[in-house]
Amino acid sequence: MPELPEVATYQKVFERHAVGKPIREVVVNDAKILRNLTAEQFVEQLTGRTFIGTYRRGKFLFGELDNHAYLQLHFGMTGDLVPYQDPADAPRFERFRLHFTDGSVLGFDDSRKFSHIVWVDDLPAYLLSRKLGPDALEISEDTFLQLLAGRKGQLKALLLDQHALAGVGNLYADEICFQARLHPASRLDGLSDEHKRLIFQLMQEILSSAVERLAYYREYPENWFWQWRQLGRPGPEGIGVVQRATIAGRTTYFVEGWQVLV
DNA sequence: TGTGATGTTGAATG
DNA sequence: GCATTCAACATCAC
Repeated sequence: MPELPEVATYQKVFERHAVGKPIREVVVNDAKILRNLTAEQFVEQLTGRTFIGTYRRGKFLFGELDNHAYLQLHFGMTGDLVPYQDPADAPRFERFRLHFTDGSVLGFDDSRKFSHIVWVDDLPAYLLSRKLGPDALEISEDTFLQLLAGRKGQLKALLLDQHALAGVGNLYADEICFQARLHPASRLDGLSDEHKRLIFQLMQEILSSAVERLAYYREYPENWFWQWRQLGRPGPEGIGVVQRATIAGRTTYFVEGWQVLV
């Protein structure tokens, strides 16, 4: 689930269900996803503190604490935030949970344990050291064009490269390529300026629409590709059959012919 | 029962 | 340094 629109939605959940509420108790069920602190340290650092805000860059969400340290939440492939009150509603793969003084609970669910929870003392320094690119919804068209200049790799590889551009994942990369009618293996050095501007524009449109709809796929526009994104399906309006290939190291779906290889 | 999965990293190769 | 490929991480769902 968690690409930029999903994480932007988790940010809203976090703002609503965690920010401003003193933490009464912290329970760790599985410390595997805690990257730079032990379960004991995690509990000790958070108990009694209050989150006062959030920051998001790409797929990385940070909760700011009242001592101005940050807690990084990266959701991996299957991470999720689940607010609840009744213990019976705890998510199945809850790795830790925060109890607030008002009695509410926020659980962190993650079946595959690819999430990364990191304690961050100095956020700007941390972001620099991680070499995270600009957020895909914040980047300007000019900066985006500069990013592409001089690059020779594949279009999809760029979209997925979090050091170049933070936020686009496998699903939305395929969506952008489909709507731009460009084959995901197209070479960046073969793209015209018009192509590049089109990619930028579609990226903004797709991501912001998805954010507006809270990453709730069933409310996405009918002509979006995700619902055809399956091997062998007839694409929309008979444009061709959906194919599957490994591109930029990831399973990629596209419609040959409809999406031009540049 | 095997296969694939919305992510990231680090190593190896060219 | 750049581009690319691959394995690893850990587990679930179909």
